[in-house]
Parts: sequence; structure tokens; C-alpha cells
Amino acid sequence: MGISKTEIFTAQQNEIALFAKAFGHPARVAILQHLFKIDTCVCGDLVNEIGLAQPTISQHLKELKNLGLIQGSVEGTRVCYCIDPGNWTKMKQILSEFLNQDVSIKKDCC
Amino acid sequence: MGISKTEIFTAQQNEIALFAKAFGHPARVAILQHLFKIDTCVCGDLVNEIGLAQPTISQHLKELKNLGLIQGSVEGTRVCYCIDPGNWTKMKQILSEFLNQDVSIKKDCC
DNA sequence: TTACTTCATTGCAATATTACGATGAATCAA
DNA sequence: TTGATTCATCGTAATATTGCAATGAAGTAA
Repeated sequence: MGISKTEIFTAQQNEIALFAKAFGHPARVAILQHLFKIDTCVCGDLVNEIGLAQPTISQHLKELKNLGLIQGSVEGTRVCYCIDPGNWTKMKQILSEFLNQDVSIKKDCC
Repeated sequence: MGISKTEIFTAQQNEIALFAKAFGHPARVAILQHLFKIDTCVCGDLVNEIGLAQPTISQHLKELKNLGLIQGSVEGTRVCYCIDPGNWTKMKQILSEFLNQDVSIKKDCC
């Protein structure tokens, strides 16, 4: 019904899904890639960099911030964004553990 | 508008988003984890394993199969599923490259 | 054949996501 | 103060996703 039955899954499964969902949109992928590419913080030139309207970018940034993957700090009229290194590392570990499950090729398999 | 503007992003960004979206639901995470846990193929006991209705599981399986992450082979009245090792590895490389971007902590950052 | 099993598909309702125009809040410059 | 700039929020429309009951398709067993 458009609503996920999160209560029947483990906390780990829900956490993996939440982080993965953050990367489930190319705009958020592009935002994060740009934050990595630029060494310093990005002060809101993301709207020009990516071809979406300002409210849309703002919305994507909010989602990433809510997950803790990025930080934003007000600087005058501008807001500067950057990756949150600690949380990024934590997220990376959680997802890596899931992705790196070994694929053992069995004989009597499909 | 509920529709992603994929045309303004690179093929790489869209590919990352597509794979990530596959893991963006706990049911699909649970399905994949079970396929890894069980050595042999799984013949449709996923409905019992996970607490969702049979059509719902079937729908999630279809999405994973469309992405190439799992294979399904008919065996009598049953269908056996397993991870597609090659495509799983390919996906892992694409996502790892994105996740492993180095977080360089700068001085005059947020 | 009929009955049964297993899984896919259809159709639909409820909710979520994406996108943006309009507007608001906060700061700076003059 | 006024005006300009920057970004967040609100409101809304379009589309996507999730979930399941009902049904269909394909095989097995008798």
C-alpha cells in the first residue's frame, strides 16, 4: 500500500534499506559526488551544478542531512554543506557488510 | 512529480541509483540475505520466511531479477531462485567505487 | 480427465516520492 | 530603514511504490 511493513524486518535490514534509499535517486548521488569532488564545503552552488530547481535540491539535501550523511552550516546568507565523515564511514561499513556477502557458486544451483 | 529527471544525470549516476533502489526496501534486503544464507537455491519458501503475501514477494523477486541480481529457474511447479554471481560482483564494484570515495577532512570545513 | 500445488499476473487502494512555483525567514549592503 | 540574496518551507500536482485479493498459467498426481 505504498507503506513498507518495517515492523516485520530486523533493525539491520531496515537500516540497510534506509541508507540504500538515500542513494536511490541520481540527484542525491550527484550531490554527494560533488561534495566529494570539491575539497572544501559547497555553498549552495548545487542548484547550478545539478539541473534541478532550488526547492528540489533543498529537499534532497534535507534527506541526506536527516540521515546524517551530510552537514550544513549557515554562513551569512549562504549555507555550506559537506560530507559527515564519521557517519559516512558508519554507513559504508553497514552497506559493505551486506554487499560483501560471499557468492559461493554451487553445483546443483539454477 | 514522482518522476525522476534521469536525463540530466550521467549513466553512472543513474546506474548507482538503480542498484541502490533495489536495496532500498527491507523485503528485498531480506530476500537477498536469505538467498546468501541458504547454500542451495530457494524454492519459494520466501513467503514463509518473510512475512509478506505471495504476490508481494513475487513482485520484489521480479524487480531483483530485472536488475539481474538474481536468477530464477522453473523446477516443476516450483521456481528456484539464487544470486547471479557475475552481476552481483559487477553491482558491488559499481557501488563500492561510489561508497569508497575518500573523506578528506579539511580544516576550514563546516 | 480432475484436483492440487506453486508461482506469476492483474487490478486496485493506500501511501510515498519527486518536482516546482510561491512564499517565508534570515542575513547583508546601502 | 529598503532592497537584494540565499536558502527553507509550504502547497500542490504528477508519478512511483507497496501490498494484497482475485485470478490465471503451468505443472504434478490421482
